[in-house]
Amino acid sequence: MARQGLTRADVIGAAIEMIESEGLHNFSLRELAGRLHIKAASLYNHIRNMDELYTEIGYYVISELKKVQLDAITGKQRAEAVKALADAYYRFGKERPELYKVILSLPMVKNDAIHRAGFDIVEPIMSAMAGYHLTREQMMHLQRVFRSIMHGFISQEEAGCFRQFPVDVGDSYQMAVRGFILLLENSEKEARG
Amino acid sequence: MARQGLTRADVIGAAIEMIESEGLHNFSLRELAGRLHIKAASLYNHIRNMDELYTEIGYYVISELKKVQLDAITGKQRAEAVKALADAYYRFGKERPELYKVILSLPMVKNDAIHRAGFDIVEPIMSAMAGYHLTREQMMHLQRVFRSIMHGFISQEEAGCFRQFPVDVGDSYQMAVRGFILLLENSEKEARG
DNA sequence: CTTGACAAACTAACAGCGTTAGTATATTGT
DNA sequence: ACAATATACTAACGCTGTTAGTTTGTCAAG
Repeated sequence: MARQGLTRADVIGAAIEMIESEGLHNFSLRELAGRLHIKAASLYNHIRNMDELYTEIGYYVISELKKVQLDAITGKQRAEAVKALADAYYRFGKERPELYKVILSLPMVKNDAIHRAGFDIVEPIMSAMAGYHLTREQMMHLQRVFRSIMHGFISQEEAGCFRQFPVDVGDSYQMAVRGFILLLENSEKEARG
Repeated sequence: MARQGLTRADVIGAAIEMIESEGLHNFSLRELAGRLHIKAASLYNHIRNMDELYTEIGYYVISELKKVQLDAITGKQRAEAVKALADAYYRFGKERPELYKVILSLPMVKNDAIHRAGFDIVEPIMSAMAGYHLTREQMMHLQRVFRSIMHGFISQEEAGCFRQFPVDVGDSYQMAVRGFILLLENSEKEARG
């Protein structure tokens, strides 16, 4: 048949669409092929295997996340920048939960390129903290703390782990961000003193 | 055949063992059956299906986690108690990473009992914070923040997301815990004032 | 002590999965 | 126009969880 027009980008795009609509754990190559009106085996003309496809999707997710984060912090400083960064991260996780899950399953792949992509995730965080007077080492640690808070919150809320109490989850989120900003200010004092 | 002696508890125990040694994503009912010297279909005399087995394992993990946490905080107050709690949580996640992963895949099951088990996770955290003068509502929020930090840190470190910089991960962890204690102290001031 | 009932094992099969090998065909470049 | 390439196909393999139907060992009641 060899119908022209079906590109590697089409396959990846359809996979992203399917993951978002059907959920990551309902994703399958056979249904993906069906959506593209080809057989599952034909997918292998465009991708090496499922791992590679996930990796490719991971690139997309990371680049999208970086985009919204950089967009959020431009023109902002210190606490305002950090809050905007966190909000963008949080919104992304809530609006595209299935796609967000792909990120965590990524680094297991021994692809070095994906390692480099990791820096894309870190960069906006470092930029947002730039207004604070911190050592480079402090920033490396704080970047990890920020990601821990954000990822932990998003994934647990998504998994339904926050339904035990009747208090508003949004308020809990605000408190989490406030905690990080307190840590930033405290670290700044330590760096100065 | 009907050889006596193989109980439901044996099946769950062997499953836990297999998950810890082979990894959660390498777990399969057929190999589990092999370890018990029976065929895969025979497992269904002891468990309803895989979901139920996961749920059962989830109970075990949560009870183990609660155990080490309560053990860690007994006789301690305030920051010392919180640090000990976090350390116990962290150690559990690092020492039994595959088992730890089961927790997150749990609440998706609509089992109400698992919801109740969620309180087992919360209880030690509430106890550790008891020394602080906080409102009940503050504690409900702070409990979520604590779990976010801990889970986020553990799962990202485990996934290899913290390899980007050469700074010590243990130091990052210490900073994360310090951040939470700062938030506790700050919340306390707000509650008093 | 035998017999009936129950629990726990078995075999065989199904539908789904990712993946590979080998084959046909439509488009593209010479 | 023809050869080469890219893209599709079919068929199959081994894996997965799961179900149906059957055999068999054990334990309790008559």
